[in-house]
Amino acid sequence: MTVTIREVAQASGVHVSTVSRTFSAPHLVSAETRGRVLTVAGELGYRPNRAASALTTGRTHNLGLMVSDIANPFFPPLIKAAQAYAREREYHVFVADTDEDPQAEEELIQALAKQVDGVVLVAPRLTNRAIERLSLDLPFVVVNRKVRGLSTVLMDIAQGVCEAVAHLVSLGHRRLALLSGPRGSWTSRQMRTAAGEAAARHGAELLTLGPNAPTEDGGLHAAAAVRDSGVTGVLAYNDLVAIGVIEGLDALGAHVPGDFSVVGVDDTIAGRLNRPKLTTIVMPTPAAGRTAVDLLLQAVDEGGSRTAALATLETSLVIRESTSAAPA
Amino acid sequence: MTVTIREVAQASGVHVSTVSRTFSAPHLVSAETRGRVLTVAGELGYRPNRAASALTTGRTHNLGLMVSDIANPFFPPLIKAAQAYAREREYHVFVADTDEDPQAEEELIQALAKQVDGVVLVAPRLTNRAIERLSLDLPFVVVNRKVRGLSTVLMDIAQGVCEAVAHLVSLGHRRLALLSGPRGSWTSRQMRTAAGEAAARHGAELLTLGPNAPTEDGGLHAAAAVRDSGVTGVLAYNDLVAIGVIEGLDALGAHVPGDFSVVGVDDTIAGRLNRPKLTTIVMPTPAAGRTAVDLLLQAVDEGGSRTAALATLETSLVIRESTSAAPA
DNA sequence: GTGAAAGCGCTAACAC
DNA sequence: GTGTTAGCGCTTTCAC
Repeated sequence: MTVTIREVAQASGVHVSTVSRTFSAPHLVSAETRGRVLTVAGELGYRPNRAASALTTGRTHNLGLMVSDIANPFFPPLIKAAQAYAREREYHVFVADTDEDPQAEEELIQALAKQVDGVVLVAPRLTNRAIERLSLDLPFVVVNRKVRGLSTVLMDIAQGVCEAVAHLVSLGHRRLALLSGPRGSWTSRQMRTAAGEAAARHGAELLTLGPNAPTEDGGLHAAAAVRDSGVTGVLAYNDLVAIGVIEGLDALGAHVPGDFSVVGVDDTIAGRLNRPKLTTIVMPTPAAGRTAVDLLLQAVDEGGSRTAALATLETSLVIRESTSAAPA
Repeated sequence: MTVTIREVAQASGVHVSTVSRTFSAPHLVSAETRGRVLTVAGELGYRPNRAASALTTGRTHNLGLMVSDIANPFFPPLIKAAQAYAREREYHVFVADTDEDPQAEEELIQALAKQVDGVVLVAPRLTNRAIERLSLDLPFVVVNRKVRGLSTVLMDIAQGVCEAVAHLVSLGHRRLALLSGPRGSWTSRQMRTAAGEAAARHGAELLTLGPNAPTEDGGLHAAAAVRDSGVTGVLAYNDLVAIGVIEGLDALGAHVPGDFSVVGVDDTIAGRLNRPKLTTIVMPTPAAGRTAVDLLLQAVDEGGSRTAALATLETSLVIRESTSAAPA
């Protein structure tokens, strides 16, 4: 039922290897034969079996993409862009959801290893040690985390955080709170450092409240602490936390942006659709997806010669409705 | 560098076929040998190569999942559930984003065909003809659309639509608008039929406005038409359209739920986080993802004996803040 | 219960 | 430019 190279060979009166070449190295075949083989293949509906050729070439033309939670609106634009870009380069992608579980992450990588030429790890939860060990067998590109020896795509949150702090200070906010992310989050640490420096530079006071779950609930739970802390400006770990804290504040009778100004991070669809529309730090997720695939394919083509590249993507603040002048 | 069955065989002093059996048919191997092979395999870090075994068994242990737009918040919960469920059954999933393009859809199916044991088509844009033709080569399960001869998972939108209409009527709305979806959308047709019947039953008037793009913009653009139509209750094609129309109405100086009541569909994260929180029809997307994988795996196991199953999942209305009593 | 051998669909030297 | 041959990692008869 499935058409193989052999039947195409027979039907077009050439040897299998010639058919193979017409597809994998067309320039080695005379224009005439190539034409004939191609038409016959077309008529028969022949499609090369990538898995079979992977067996000999070692190239599967597949990529893996590991994310911690597909349902988190941060990821879909990244996945979509990575996938579309991979397809342009004739690659397909396995998407795996690790559910924030390091062990699941490792298992999935192991399971996928033989079926992909490389994998993109987005904000992995695995230890550096584990990643380095696994990377002996398989090219990795890491997004939003730094692992020695591996190609990396970083969204430079520091940039956006500086703008956010400057923005809040310019609106008259002198006491700020940072709602940090989950313990162990690389991005959260980056934010904290950047926010600390920026606050110092602007002579503002910075309080860190957390850790918080990276969800609406996380923000909801932090609302009381924010209200009681004496700050007027808030920088949340991400849009979801921002939305949650706004809602929580609201339930406590405090309003955004009237009483508190809140800045999110990610520029997710949820933040754009929220009321008030979120002032937020834009993460260039589609670009990150494309860049990651690009670097990965480079690493795949180079084979072992491992030049770890580093791509840094700019982030920036977009001002919408959740920030305004500090209350008198 | 990569450990094969052969090295395990050598190291444990048995033939390759015995090693093969220990993994694929353990009961055919004596407990003793099995134990030895297993430990040796463990020490060597051997992992079976699925792609290679697929060549002989015809089972790849991979599934395809085609969606029209990963970035649409309707899909991620479905993808997540499908993926998690597949993994429990030792399957991995290729996620493909067709970008609403029937041709891309067909190409992706063709390209994936050899690498998967079957594919889940969520709300495909392909013609029935094309799907039927493709299904000759590969098991399909279709979600939210009916294709003759194929296993199907339907979310019974009619149920939810009835509740929505009843809810609006009970609030005093007598003139309702249905904001339809894209031309050719199966779900949109279902909604229209169900809404028509429900409206008739309740003696309400129903207007259909559309087609609309299934996005916030789609809703935004429909706002003026809604305002001018004389209706007070609106049932939108999905949450995004609902959010868009609310925003558009707001820009025109009309408020929700004060002047208009709006009901969405899907119960996406965007709707839950929106202000006002959306009254919406809950689509059981995680269940749909699991069920689809379940039916697909059944079809795969049965081989050709194609018993097209039909799973119908209930939908229901969840009442939140975007609906209230009709204006006097 | 285990070994021998053929073959899945394809590619890659190597001849000619 | 094309055919021959061997083999990728694994499974599966068929013997023994």
